[in-house]
Amino acid sequence: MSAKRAQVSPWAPFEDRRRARDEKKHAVLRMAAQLFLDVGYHRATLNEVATRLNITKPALYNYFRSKEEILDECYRLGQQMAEDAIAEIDEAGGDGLTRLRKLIRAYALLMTIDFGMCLVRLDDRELSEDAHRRVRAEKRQDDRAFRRYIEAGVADGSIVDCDPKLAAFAIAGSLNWIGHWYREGGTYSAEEIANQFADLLTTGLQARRTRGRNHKAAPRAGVALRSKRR
Amino acid sequence: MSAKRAQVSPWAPFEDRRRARDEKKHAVLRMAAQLFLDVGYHRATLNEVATRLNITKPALYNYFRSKEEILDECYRLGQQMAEDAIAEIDEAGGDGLTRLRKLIRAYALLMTIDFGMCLVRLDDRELSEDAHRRVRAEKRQDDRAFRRYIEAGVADGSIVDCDPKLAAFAIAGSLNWIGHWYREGGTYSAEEIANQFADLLTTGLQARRTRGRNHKAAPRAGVALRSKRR
Amino acid sequence: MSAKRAQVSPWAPFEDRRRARDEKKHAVLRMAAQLFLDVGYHRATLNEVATRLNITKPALYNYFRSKEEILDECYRLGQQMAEDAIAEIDEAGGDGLTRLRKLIRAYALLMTIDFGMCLVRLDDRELSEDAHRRVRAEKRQDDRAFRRYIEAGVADGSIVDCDPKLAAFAIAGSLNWIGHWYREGGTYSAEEIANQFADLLTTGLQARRTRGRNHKAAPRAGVALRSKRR
Amino acid sequence: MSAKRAQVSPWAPFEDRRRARDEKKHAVLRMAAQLFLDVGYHRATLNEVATRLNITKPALYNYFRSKEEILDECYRLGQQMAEDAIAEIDEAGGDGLTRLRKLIRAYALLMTIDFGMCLVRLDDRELSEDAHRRVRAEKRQDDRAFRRYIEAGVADGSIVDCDPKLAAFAIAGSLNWIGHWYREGGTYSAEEIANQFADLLTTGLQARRTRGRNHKAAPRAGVALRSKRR
DNA sequence: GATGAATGAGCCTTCATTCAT
DNA sequence: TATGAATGAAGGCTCATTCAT
Repeated sequence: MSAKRAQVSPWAPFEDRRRARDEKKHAVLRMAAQLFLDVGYHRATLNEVATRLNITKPALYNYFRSKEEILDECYRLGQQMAEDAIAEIDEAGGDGLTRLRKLIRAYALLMTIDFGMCLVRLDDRELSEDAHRRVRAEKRQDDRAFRRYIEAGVADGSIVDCDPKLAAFAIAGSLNWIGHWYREGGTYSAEEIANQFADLLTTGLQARRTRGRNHKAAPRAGVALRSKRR
Repeated sequence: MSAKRAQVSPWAPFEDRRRARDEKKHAVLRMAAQLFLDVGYHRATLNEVATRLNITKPALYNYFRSKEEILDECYRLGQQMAEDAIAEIDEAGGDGLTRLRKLIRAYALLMTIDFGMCLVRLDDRELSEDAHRRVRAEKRQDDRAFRRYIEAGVADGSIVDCDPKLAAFAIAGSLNWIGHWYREGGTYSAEEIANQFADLLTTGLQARRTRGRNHKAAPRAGVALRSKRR
Repeated sequence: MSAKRAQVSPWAPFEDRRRARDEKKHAVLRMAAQLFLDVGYHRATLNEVATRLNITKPALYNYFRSKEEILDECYRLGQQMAEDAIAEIDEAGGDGLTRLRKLIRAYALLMTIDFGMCLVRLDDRELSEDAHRRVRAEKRQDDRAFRRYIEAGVADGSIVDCDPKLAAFAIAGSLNWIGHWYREGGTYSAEEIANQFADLLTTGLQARRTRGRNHKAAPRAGVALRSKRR
Repeated sequence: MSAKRAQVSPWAPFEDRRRARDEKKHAVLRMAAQLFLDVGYHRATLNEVATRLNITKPALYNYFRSKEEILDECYRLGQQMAEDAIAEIDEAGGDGLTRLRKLIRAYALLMTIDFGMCLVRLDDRELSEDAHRRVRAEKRQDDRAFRRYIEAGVADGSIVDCDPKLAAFAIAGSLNWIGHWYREGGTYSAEEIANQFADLLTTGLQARRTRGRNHKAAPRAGVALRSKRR
C-alpha cells in the first residue's frame, strides 16, 4: 500500500504519514468516546483508552495535549455534524414544519452515533472555560434551530400557534433522550427511530390547512403514530 | 423553650435529638445534591459539601457512611417521589389519557426540584453494584408507568393507537430534559411547565371520541399550545 | 445490693462507688485486651470496645485518658503477674533448677490468660516513650529471671553448664509462643501445658548428679516427655 | 556500556530493563520489610518507605498494587525460604533427629533475615481474606514439618518418645523468638545461633542408644550446651 | 457520669501528566 | 515516535479525642 502510493508522487509519503496520523488520531478519538460513554468521563482513564488501542498511555499525548482535549474533540465532531445538518436544512429551505421534521430526523440519527451521544451524555463542565463556553454556545445554536423552524412554521402556517421555546425544549428533550436509551441492534433501527420521532413529535404541532382537509388532516396524528403498528 | 418541652413529655428530648439529627442529615443531603448538580458528582468534594454546611468533612460521616451513600440517598428521595406519584395516580384511576397527563404533570414538577434533577442528571454508574441495580429497576418502573398509561389509553380509546414504547420514550425524554434546563426564577414557573407539558405532550395522542366532538376535540391541540400565548 | 451495703457503714456508698468504678475500669480493660488480641491493637477501635461493653466511646474516657493508656494498663497487669511470680519464687528459694521450673510453670500459665498474652502478642512500640521504656525494662527483668535461675543452677550444680543467655532465650521463646497458639478449651489445658513445658524445657538441662543416680535421672528426659503418652 | 551490551544480544536491553525492574521491586520489598519490622506495619507509611528509597509514594505503585500486596510479598518470600528448606531436607532424607536438627538450623537462620522475621513479627491479619488463609496454611505446613520429623524420629528411635505436637510447639517457639531478639552484629552470629539452637533444642530429645554408650551420650546434652563456653 | 456530635490529623490510593531513554 | 518510570495533586475515609449538653 505505501509502495503503491509512493509511486504516485514524491510527497505522497508525507501525505501518507499525515493520513496515517489522522487515522490514528481518529481511532483514539472514537475509542475514547466509546469509553467515555461506557463508564463516564471521570472513570474512563487514559490508561484504559490506550490499552484498548494496544498502545501505551503516553503515546496518546502524541495526538492530544490532554484528556480534556480529547473530550473537546468529541464535542467538536458531534457538533460539527449537527451544524452541518442545520446548514444543509437551512440551505434547502422549505416551510417551517418541513425543516423541523428534517432537523428532527437528522438529530435523531445523530443521537444514535458515538459522537452524537457524547453531546448529550457527557458533562461539558469538564471542559476548560473556553471550550465550555464554545460548547454551550453551539448547543444553544442547535436549540435555536429548533426554535427558528418552529417560529417559521408558526409564521408560515405550517405549525400551529404555540410557545416555540417550550416546544423546542420538548422536542430536543425527546431527541436527546434517544442518546441515552438507543442501543445498536436493539428493537429499533436508527432510521426507524428517526422516522417515528419525526412523526411523533410533529403531529401535535401540525396546523390544519383547510377546514375541508381537516377531516383527513386531523387523524394524521393517529396515522403517524400507528404507522409502525400497521 | 426547654421548659415548655419538658412539660410535653419526658421523652421529648430524645425525640428532639432525633429530629435534629434527621434535619441535619437532610440538610447534608440537600447541600450535597445541589453541589452534585452544580459541578457534577466527581468534582463535588465532600470537603466542599462540608464547608458549605459550616462543618468539617469527617462530620459528614456521622450521617452517611460514604460519598456514594449520599448519592444513593439522593436517588432514593427522588425516586420515592416518583413512586408516590405513580401510586397515587394508579389509585385514583381514570382513563389512560387522564392518568398519563397526571403523570406528566407530576414528573415535570419533580424535574424542577433537586432530588428529581438528581435522577436524570447524575450518573447512576457511580453507585455500587446493588444500588445501581436498584436505581435502574426503579427507573424502569417509572418508564413502565408511562407505557402502562399509554397502553391503557389506547385500550380504553382515550389515546390514539401508537407505539407505546416509543411514545413513552419521547415523553420521558421531554420531561427529563426539564431537569437540565429549568432554573428557579426563570422564564417559566414549575407549575407552568407542568401544565404546558401536560398539554404539549398529549395533544398528538388524544383520540377523537366521536365525529361530532371531533370538531371541538381536534383543535384542542392547538388550543393547548397556544394557551401560553393568549 | 446497694441497700444491703448501705447498712454496713455510712462510708460504704463511697467505697461502693469506688469499687463499682474499679470494676468497670477492669471490665473495660479486659474487653479491650481481648479485642486487642483478637484483631490487633490498631484495628481495635475504641468504638468497638465500647460497643461490646454496651457503652459509648467517650464513656471510656472516664476510666482512661487515652487508648494508649489502656494498652499500658494491659501491660502493667500482665507484668505485675510476672513480677509477682518471680518475687514469690525468689522468696521461696531452692536451687536454680527448682526455681527455673517454677518460673516456667508460672510463665506458661500466664501465657494462657489475656493479660499475659498481651505481653507477647501486642506491640509495645505503640506505647509512649516512657511507657515503652518501662515495659522494655520489665520484659528484660523477666528474661533476667530466667537467666538468673539458670546461672544459679549452673553454679549450684542443678543445671548443666550452658550458655545462660541463649538457654533463657530458648525457654522464653517456647513459653511466649504459647500465647500465640493456646486456645481455651483446646487440646491442652493450661495446667497440662505448664507441667509439660516445665519438663520439656528442663530435661535437657538437668545435670546427672552422681553416676549412681544417673541411671534413674538420665532417662527422666524421656520419662518427662513420655508422660503424656502413658 | 550500551555498545558492549548490544553485542551480547539484541534482547539485552529488554532483559536489562526487566532486571532493573525486578531489582527495584526487590529493593522496595526489602526497604518495606525493614520498616515494617522497625515500626510495625500500621505505623509504617508508604511515604516513609518511598522517602527512604529516594522516590515518591505513588512510584511504589509501579511495583505493587497496594500496601497489603507488599506485605503479602514479604510473607511469600519468607515462606518460600522455609518451604525450600523443608523440601531440601525431605529430599536428603535421614533419620528423624537428623532432619529435625537440619530444620532447626535452617529455621534459625531464617529468623535472622528480614523476610524470615516478617513471618513471625508481622501480623498476618492485616492481609486480605485469601492471603491470610494462604499464610496460615503455610505456617501450618512449617509446624507440620517439625512435627513430622519428631514423629519420624520417635518411630525410627532417634528421638525419645514424646508428645510431638507439644515438642514441635516448644521448638518452633524458641526459634520464632529469635526473630524478636536477634540483632545483626550482636553477641551471636546467625550461624552460632543456628548451631547452638540445633543442639540446645534437641539435646533433651536424644535417646540414649545403649546403656554402655550412655556414659558418653548422656553428657552430650551438656556438651552441646557448653560448646559455646569452651 | 454519659452521650451525640464534631474535629484534626493522617494515610492509602488514583490518575493525568511529564521525562529520560 | 513510543515507552517505562516517576510525580504532584487531590480526595475519601478512619479514628482517637474533645466538647457541649
